[in-house]
Amino acid sequence: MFDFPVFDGIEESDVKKLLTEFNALTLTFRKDATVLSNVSNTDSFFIIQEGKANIVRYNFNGTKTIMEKMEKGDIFGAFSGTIEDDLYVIAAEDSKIIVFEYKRLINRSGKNVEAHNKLIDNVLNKLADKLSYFNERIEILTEKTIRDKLLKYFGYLSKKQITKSIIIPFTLSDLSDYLAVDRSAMMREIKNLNEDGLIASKGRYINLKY
Amino acid sequence: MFDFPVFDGIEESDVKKLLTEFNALTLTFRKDATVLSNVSNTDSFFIIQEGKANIVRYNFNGTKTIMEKMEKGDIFGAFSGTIEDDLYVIAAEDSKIIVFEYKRLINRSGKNVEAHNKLIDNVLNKLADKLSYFNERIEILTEKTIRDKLLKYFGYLSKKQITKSIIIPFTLSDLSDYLAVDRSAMMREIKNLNEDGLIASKGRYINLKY
DNA sequence: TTATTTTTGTTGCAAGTGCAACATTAATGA
DNA sequence: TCATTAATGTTGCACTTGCAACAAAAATAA
Repeated sequence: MFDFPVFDGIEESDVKKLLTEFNALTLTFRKDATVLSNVSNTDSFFIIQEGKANIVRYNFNGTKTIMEKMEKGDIFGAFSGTIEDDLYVIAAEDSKIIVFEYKRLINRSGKNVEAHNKLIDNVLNKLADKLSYFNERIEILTEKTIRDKLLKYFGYLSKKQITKSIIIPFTLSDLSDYLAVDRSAMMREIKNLNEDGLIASKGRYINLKY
Repeated sequence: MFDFPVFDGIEESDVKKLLTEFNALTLTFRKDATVLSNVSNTDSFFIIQEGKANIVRYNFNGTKTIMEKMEKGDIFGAFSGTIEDDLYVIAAEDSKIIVFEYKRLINRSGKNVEAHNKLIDNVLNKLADKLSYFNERIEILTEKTIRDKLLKYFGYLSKKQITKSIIIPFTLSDLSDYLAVDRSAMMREIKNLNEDGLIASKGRYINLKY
């Protein structure tokens, strides 16, 4: 029911007590529905319980840009330091979202102290996790050539999967988006890496030879 | 004395009470001294009171990479979600750094409740701010051409400075680092933008013509 | 199973970029 | 003030990359 990071280490019964104390609501949204129409103006705190949602910007010419993809367990809302006034949150699929006043999270009552403390701890960790994920992506995007981007990405993956036989966790097409390079140019570079003996790969299965 | 974001909105006397309650220490470090030798293992919370510090990685070949630059008011420590075991914090100049147990921040006692609440709020905001800064940088780095990176960056700057006559807040050389492109190629592109009438610039002073 | 869609793989070519090397201007320190 | 260093500006050239267009293989749906 509540098995996601912000509630880690809190008994389900305590989660329920907390949410009751916070006057939390669980709202359901259909795909493409607007969850929040001005991110910088809200005084609420949101947790995605089920489904997915995107933070999007509507550009002056009507096109929309996905600023951030969020999924089950992700949080957003009043704490977000953005000044930008044109950010929306849109459900990317049918979703259930928990909402309560941000103040309730911050201003602690005398009840459920332990659980409340743990929740704050988890929220901080959640943000820090995302920060380190972003940091890693920046490290990769900062590499100048496609080859170097690939190698740095493979390096991180290898560290996480604790093996030199890594499996790319999404399609090669998505990988080219992640690295922000042309897919065909990336494929060409993967071929080069194979020919140069730095890797031995077949599709998304890659053996690091260094 | 304590005029930085994490203490915003908290009376100086209350800040002092809090820090006393937390058994906080103020440590001084000389330039290049090691502040923290295993970021993922600490149980402390750090606030830079004066000076600057970098999070660095020592690569297998002995070279070091600056992962993140931090300055007065920035925070780091136990909440950082990184699993990486080779990250150090090094003082980039002579610095004073406030340290206390992370648990003290999370587990609230009955004292100084108001101030403590506000501190947590500020820490959340601080992390969210950084998140939005990182997000913006990723947005820029994701653009394919130098021209598009420049235009996106100029766009953000224009929004922040609320004018089309923007001033780049660091050297053009640093800008090329920030955009992760070759400096001379960037200069060439700036010239092209001028010739195409999209901007009118002289050094770091830029007028947006769109 | 067969049909359809998605993903992977490949190539030529034009355009964009990094690199190296140097000239000019601005900023800094003695 | 002059000397020195840092920052800005410029160019040719080789290499890398994006783009377009297509083929083959794999995954998914009917």
